[in-house]
Amino acid sequence: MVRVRFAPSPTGYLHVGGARTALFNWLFARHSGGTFVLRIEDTDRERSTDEAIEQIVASLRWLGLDWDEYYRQAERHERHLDAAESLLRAGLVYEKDGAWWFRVPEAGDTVVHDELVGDVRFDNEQLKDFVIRRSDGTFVYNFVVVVDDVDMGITHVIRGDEHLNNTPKQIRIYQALGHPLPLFYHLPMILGADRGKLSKRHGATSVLEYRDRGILPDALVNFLVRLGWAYGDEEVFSREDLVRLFALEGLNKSAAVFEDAKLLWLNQQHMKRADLGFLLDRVEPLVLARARVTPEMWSAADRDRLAVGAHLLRDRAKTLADLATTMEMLFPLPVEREADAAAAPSTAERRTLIALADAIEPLTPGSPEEIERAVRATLDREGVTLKDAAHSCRLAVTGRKVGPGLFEILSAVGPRLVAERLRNAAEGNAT
RNA sequence: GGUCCCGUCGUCUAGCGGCCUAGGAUAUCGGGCUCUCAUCCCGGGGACACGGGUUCGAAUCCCGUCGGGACCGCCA
Repeated sequence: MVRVRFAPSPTGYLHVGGARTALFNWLFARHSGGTFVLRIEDTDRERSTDEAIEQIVASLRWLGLDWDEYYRQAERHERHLDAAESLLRAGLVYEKDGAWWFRVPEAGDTVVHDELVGDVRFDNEQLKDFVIRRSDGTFVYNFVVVVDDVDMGITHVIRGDEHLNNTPKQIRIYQALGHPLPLFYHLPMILGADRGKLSKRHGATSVLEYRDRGILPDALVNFLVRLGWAYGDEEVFSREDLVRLFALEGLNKSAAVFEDAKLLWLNQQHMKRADLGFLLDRVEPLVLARARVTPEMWSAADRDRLAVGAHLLRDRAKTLADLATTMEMLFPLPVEREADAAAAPSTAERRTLIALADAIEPLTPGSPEEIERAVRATLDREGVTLKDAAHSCRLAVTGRKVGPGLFEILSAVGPRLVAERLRNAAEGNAT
């Protein structure tokens, strides 16, 4: 039975590196029908905060990584003490300066059998004796991590490779506790664009920042899993695909650079595939956050019309934030023209806009075909080609120089609002 | 400094001794479609860090060099 864990220390927000570690553990557990444990490593009272725990939990929830068991290490002090005392009684631990020290034999070496990087040999002289219990009575990481992994029956330890050098120490503790070793997998790091440690100056590192930028959780998951894992030539994976296909054997052992470009592309792919209702629910808070569309306006809008609009607009959006911005054109708000859009329409253009407004206003909503017929007939009558009229018409109705097909977007905005905006543009009004 | 890990197009990767004049994706450039942009389709340029071995044959195995990173705490 597979039992794995993600064990963050609550000293800050969940960054994308930690998220990927959590993801690999979760995928492996779900793929194999095993158990995924979330264990908060809050033994460092000085630096651990409840706020950080809340952030980590919120991040994992948003990513859709659900856990089967939850522990807080600080609550397991009695158990840690029991284990330490048993080692003390056995003479494997001694006390010095108020701290408890774990004895490591000076001769020989300790080999870490890592499933990813292979056998790594450490000379015991490098290990030396180390503290497992501080003089203030609290326990240190290298000790509690083993006690907890043993107690929780962890079968596969999948973690960042910054822990590889700690592993021989932990192996000595497993042995002292008389417990067989789990399988170890030390994952390579995620790097910034300069191949240095990923940090703030490389851009967003917090999972929640990606949520706020309008990235879909499935897209971030897809992106993170591809940093170190591949399945042939496939690039776009749904969550279900990943659970079905994921295998630890496919994991890479070299570090990967985190680059936004492909994440954005993947996000677009996931947005294109998303259910429209799901997409609307996700984009709603971002639209409302912009504070132009009010909650009343959102709920008053016809949901089918919004869905059609979102469908048209999403092909041009890399993120939900992009989509939220352009979706404002579907609401009864003043049209906001792009900064570099053309100046006021010419006299001939005004004439055409008015004619189009007259033709479109009485139409029934929801029929792009009907609008197309009306627009084409009007333009024929005015002696204007579609090519010439489309730009000023689109600009008048959407405020943008580019966008979805003219008839589709006119239909999605709706005849009455279209007519109003065409007339406003013809009159040179701001609204 | 010591110990350890890693090294294929700018980036993510496929490759696990012959299928590789190295494949895919992204980014970039060019073309097509079109009312615009995007999507989409077609095409271009772009990599096995370097040097030695082993082998009939190496991106793949071994050694060295160089480069990058991690850890060396009574932090996790």
